[in-house]
Amino acid sequence: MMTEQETGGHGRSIWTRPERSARGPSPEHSRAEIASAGATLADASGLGTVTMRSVAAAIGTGPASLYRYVATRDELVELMADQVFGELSYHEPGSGHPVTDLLRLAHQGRGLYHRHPWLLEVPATGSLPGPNAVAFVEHALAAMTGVDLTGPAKLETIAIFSGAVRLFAQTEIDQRQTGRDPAQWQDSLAGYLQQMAVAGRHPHLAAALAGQPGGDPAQHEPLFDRAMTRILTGLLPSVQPPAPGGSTAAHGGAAGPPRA
Amino acid sequence: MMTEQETGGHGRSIWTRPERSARGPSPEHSRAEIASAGATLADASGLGTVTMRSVAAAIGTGPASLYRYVATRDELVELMADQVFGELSYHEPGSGHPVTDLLRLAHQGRGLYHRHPWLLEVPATGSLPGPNAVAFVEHALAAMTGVDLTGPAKLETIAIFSGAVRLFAQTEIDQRQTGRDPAQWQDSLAGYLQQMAVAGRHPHLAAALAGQPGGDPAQHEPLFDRAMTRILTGLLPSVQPPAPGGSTAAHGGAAGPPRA
DNA sequence: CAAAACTGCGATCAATGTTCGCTGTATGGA
DNA sequence: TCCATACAGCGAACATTGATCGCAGTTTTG
Repeated sequence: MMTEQETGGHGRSIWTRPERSARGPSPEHSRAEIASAGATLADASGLGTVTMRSVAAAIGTGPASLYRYVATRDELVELMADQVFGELSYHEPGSGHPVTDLLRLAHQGRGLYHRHPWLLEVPATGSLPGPNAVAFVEHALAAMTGVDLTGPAKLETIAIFSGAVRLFAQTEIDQRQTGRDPAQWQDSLAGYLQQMAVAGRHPHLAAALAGQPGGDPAQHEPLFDRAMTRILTGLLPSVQPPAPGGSTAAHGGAAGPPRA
Repeated sequence: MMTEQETGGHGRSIWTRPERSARGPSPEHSRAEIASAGATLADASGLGTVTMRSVAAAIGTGPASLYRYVATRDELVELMADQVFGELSYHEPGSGHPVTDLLRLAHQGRGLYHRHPWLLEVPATGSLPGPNAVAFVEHALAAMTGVDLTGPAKLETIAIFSGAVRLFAQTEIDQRQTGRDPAQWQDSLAGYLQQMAVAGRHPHLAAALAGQPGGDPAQHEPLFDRAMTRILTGLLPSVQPPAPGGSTAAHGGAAGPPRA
């Protein structure tokens, strides 16, 4: 007979399956250890190098042994993702203004993506969220206290909000990390677009590329704050934008006034 | 000696490499044929079933032959993606209002994702955009005529706009297509969250789940329009939201006023 | 007409996710 | 106490996949 780990109805996800049962010898490793090993590998050389063999080697065992802790490689990646979600901290007080507090959460998430770019390769949905992802949702809901939305509507808003954070992070990271040489990639793309503009009858593209060249480096901080605030203000009904400067103090960003 | 296909400086991307050279026999297939075969396979049974072998078999040849048209599997996927981007049509006149016209583009993109869900698995960035993707950018720029942004700022806005479209599509598709049984997945997730809420001290989550149950089916149309309009209005400086109803007429969405 | 450059492709390689089956070990019930 | 049960560790192996090599046939160039 097959093992009876589906007690209760569904043991599909790793989050609904017990880490170990009472019987048998105590395991020499743990989900957390495996997740850490995988995350370390991914931080160092990308998600592509996180194979069953490499992770197994990192904890000093063989590939087959990993399947005592994880049903599939995708589950391993789920573990890794939720593990780094645990780096998020919610210790700051909370201003009471939804946009301000959600923007603070957005900065937390953005930092996470910058620290672990491989997170962008992990599908954000399609499986159950892990404990730390749920904790993030909980704090986002806390920030939305008093907002005039139903429960499900709030959850939907959080999904869009999280996606927007991910989206901005992706834009930033792709812009400065794809390929290898930052400037070279930028130039390569610009040259290619220029060529497409003239060869393909794209007047608006040509015009857009004719203006002053690319963006200033590391000028993302104000852009992120401004766009995110606008999106949040648009997403939440009947809230006014907060007084500027209140939420960017934590990371020393000098948010000057936008130039013309 | 190696082949000299890097004439000019860079032949990295498939979009900067000629499809074929003058010498040699004329190929029996083409990039377009391969892309079509791959897209058909992906539409039918997912991107995962698009392997070199399956695509090769679909056009009646062996795996090795594909490498005469494509340098790597990723390039094949790039070809597929840009091919379906060609389904976008820009024949409608254009109202002159940026938000209205961009919302129309958003609907086009949304339809594309719904028709080809595997597009969500294709990385949106990291390589050069294909001709049809560039055409989309061109039309988005056309819609932004008169908006007070620099060229690069417009391009950045389009990146965020496109990401938002993708994000909404992903949210919708994940909600109704993951696993297999729609209601079962919804219930599974709800039950899991409920359990997490009580077990993990998550009062706000519990409260959010205590309200009226999930969303109405296919009620996404107004939500998409509303949220997208808000985001666009937030992203574009100094533009007023358009008169409602102007852009949703094409697909019969009855955009009623938001309820309490 | 010969050299060059290309196409088609069978055979094959290396890497990877995953499974099998065996041995050893701890637990629960009789 | 004792044994059936269920689990842990893991070497060996399998199936699939992306990609390469080298050869034979074909077309263009000079």
